[in-house]
Amino acid sequence: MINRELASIFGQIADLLEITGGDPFRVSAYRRAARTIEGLAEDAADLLKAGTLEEVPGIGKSTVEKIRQYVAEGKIDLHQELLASVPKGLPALLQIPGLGPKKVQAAWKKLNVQDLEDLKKSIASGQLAALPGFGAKSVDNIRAGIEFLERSAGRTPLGVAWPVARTLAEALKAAAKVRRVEVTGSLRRWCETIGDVDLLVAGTEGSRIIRTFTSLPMVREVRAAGETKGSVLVATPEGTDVQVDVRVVPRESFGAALQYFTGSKEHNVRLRELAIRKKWKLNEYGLFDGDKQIAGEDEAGIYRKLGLPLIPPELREDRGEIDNAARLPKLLEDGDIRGDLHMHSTYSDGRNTIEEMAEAAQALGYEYIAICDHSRSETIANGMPVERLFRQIEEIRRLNKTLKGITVLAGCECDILAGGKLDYPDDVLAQLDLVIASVHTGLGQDRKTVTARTIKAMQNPYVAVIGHPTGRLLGRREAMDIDIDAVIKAAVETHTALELNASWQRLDLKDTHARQAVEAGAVLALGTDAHSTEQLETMAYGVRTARRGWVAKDGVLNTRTLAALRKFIETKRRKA
DNA sequence: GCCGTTTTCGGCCCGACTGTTTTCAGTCG
Repeated sequence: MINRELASIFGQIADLLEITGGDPFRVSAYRRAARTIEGLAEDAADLLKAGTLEEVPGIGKSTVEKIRQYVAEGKIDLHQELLASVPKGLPALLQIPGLGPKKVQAAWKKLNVQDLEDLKKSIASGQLAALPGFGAKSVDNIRAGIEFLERSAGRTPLGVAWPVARTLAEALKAAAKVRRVEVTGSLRRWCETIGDVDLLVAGTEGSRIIRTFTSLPMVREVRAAGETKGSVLVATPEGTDVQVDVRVVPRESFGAALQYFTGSKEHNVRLRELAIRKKWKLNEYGLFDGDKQIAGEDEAGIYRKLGLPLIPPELREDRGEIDNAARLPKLLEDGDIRGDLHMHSTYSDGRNTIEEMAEAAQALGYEYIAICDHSRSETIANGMPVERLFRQIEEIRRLNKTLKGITVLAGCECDILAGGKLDYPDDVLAQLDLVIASVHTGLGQDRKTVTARTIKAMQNPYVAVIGHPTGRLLGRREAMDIDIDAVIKAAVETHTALELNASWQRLDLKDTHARQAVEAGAVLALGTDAHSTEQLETMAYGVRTARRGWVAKDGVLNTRTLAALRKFIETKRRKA
């Protein structure tokens, strides 16, 4: 799959063109192409071969030709030329809040700033502030932007941002005495990481509400405070900072603002184009026919007027949700999940006993859970030797006799060893109700090796699920270089489910892979990988990620009854 | 660079805030 490489190149072309003062519309055309390619379910090289690449919206003749060159030569001329004409460290400066292409260009052309170090020096020497268009305050902002970037290391994981957002929304509601505060932005779309937290308040006294917001005790720094808009920094429990933006809008515009600030930007552009075609105007205050507001009090009304059903926030990524609005799947919901298929106990590295996990799961309304502790090679995580595994199986069988209303499945998270061999022999695996096979070591092996290893594990009749298939840790570790197309194909052929690990550090498979898997006919297994009772609640992150992948209830193994789940596992074992 | 109920040229989403400016450019979302 070359999509990720292509997306990165087209994104770089956009940045480089912007710095060199290229046509802004051309810049956004490249940005759109990058995003589109990244979201493609199929390999761009395959579409190219099939001759259908140009049919993809946002991909035109010129982009197709560039992709053709990349496939043939591994490079794109325009990209190479731009790279040669712009200092290497310059594009990264665009990430600094307060610093855009125009200012980067000025610093480069007038002061020969080539990278972050040069930029810092030009700030310290006062040279930057002396440039036309710059001043003491804008340079202060740039300095603060650099510090913010260095402190926050970019984006905030979903699981860190949601608790912060909820706390702030509640605090603001109480302090400002307002009725409605909603979380919007990428957080409402449940993106795996977010750039900032966006809150929306219904009210009329904008400056009072913004003042109240910027004086909340958890606010570390105020970056902007106007009549309707405020922006602050808040410390997260992880020790990073996250930016929180608040907008205040009148009640009659609340739906329009909710729609607008939920985004994504690309989705909104598409909606506005629909509005323009009908000779209307859409903005954060409503949908307007001339001066007359024809929708905007609620979100659904806007979509309805534009001839669309209310598109769930998780789908608003311009990945086909508008063109296919009439045929959207009925997305998976929290309540569809009947059990959690991946959790640990004190038998390996979990904090709670099997019984405690079962009780906590029952309180969440589950009908079954699978205890999947680590296998023997995983010594660092207190992996279980065979004898301990057998003791655990016995305890689970005993426990099931006394538990009412919930069934505990005896499972394990069995390591896939270097050659694709499993960490327990088949006669041991045969004793278990559910086997998840996961790669925990050798994640840096080459593509062919990691792919073959995973596929070999799938061919084992006892392996029902492949755990966290790509091995990524968000913000900390890249995914393995695994051939996901081949893994999905093998999953379908071998009747093996692919995990969607709901832990917010993993979210693996990710949204687009989940979509690709389900469209290919594979089944997903949602599991929290909980190491404590509290972590069982992170299932929501998995469900939302599945929704982002257009996944319906029937694409998920653990929406099925216990009997149907057992049958899925048995079918594969019998085939062998 | 993309696209077409303005259809092969000439548009391309829209508004708030800030700072450096005397009316607006740059940045951001």
